Amino acid sequence: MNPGPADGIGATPRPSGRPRDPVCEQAICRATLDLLAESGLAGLTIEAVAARAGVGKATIYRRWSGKDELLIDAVARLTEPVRPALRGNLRDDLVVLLDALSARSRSSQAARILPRLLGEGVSHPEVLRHYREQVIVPRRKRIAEVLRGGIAAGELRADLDTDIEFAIDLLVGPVIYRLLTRPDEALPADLPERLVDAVLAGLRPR
Amino acid sequence: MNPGPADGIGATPRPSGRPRDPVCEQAICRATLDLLAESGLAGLTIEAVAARAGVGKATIYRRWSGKDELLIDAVARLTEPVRPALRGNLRDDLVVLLDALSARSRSSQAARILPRLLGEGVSHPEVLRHYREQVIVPRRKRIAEVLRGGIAAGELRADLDTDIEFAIDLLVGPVIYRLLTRPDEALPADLPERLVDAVLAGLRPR
DNA sequence: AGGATACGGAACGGTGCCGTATCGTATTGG
DNA sequence: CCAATACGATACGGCACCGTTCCGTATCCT
Repeated sequence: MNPGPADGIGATPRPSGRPRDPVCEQAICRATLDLLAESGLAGLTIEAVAARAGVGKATIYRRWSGKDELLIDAVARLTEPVRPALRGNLRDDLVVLLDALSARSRSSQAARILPRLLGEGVSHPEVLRHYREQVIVPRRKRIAEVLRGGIAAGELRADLDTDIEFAIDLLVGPVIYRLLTRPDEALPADLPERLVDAVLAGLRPR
Repeated sequence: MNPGPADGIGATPRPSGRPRDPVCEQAICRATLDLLAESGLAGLTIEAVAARAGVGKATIYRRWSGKDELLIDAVARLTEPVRPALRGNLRDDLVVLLDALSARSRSSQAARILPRLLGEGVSHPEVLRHYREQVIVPRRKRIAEVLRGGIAAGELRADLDTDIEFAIDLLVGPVIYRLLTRPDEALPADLPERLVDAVLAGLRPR
């Protein structure tokens, strides 16, 4: 921006020489996440990443200082692409959001990465933190909006407002928990629906 | 073989030589779980296990063929020691069981091992399977009993009987999910209580 | 054209762990 | 006492990955 003289104060003065290829970053991060999903941190070696990305190791070390930084950065680039359309109805909106969650979790990549990151979260909190900020929190925000709408409309208990996070855990927790502890069993297609209905109405007889 | 007269058919005939020290197995498995909790699978090396257990590597290889077998066996020896006393009341019993769950999860060892195993479950399902059978399933069985009691007493919807597992996920899921995704935040002491009440009564206004 | 930097690829020494073998010692049964 | 096996300790060759450095080539700016 401002290539001519009188360059701006903080403007980076474009170093001479061949510029870095942005395609590389992308290929490296993609390879990192692929390997993480496939074989976990054990299979996540710089050499494997370089090979899968079709890149020399030097190209990686030119950008990141080591495996940890690379992983954190790759995870940080995960973002939430799909924003399912809502219908304005509390119950149906929650079903839509939880449906999106289970659909995403059915995709092998996301389903495999989450458990790895949680496992790693014990000893490398930063990695989990970035994933939480980039992926988890945005999802939860949408659920929070729907829930607050429900409270405003009188469809939900008013005191829920005090702890929306708790209510979100109530909805999301069972899906993720099941996914993590019984990864071989497929999620039933009607799980979100039954979950939302159960949480809204409670388990006691009417 | 067959030292005494009229020896039993399948009786193992006590091999000659110095017998294996059962204390070793115990020390090795304990060291394995400790290391798994502390530094994950990355820190779980045979040499580290041997060092921590105060044992030669040969003593490990004499019993297990490698890291995978050792890990599976160590996890299989995890059992559920505490069985909290119930009070015969549906709501209170559920609170007691979920309280025990969160208390256990507060202990650093259990809290650290679970995420590691879930992460490993993606590529090594056997490890997770043994943990599930030894630790998770027994816990869930107790919850199932309480829930079935509630159904019989008419305190819970009768159609819940079709899918008790679903109801258990509803209760356990939020605790574990929160524990895994926000390991730095301590679990509120009243979480089990609020959780049980919310799940029983539902989120809608009365 | 020429300088500077990035690129893929290959090689390097260093390190940590593997699984095995071999010590000297200890503990069992015969 | 002797044979057999387990024990802790140590040493070994082999391998995979680390992080760095060097190629020859490609791509930018002046």
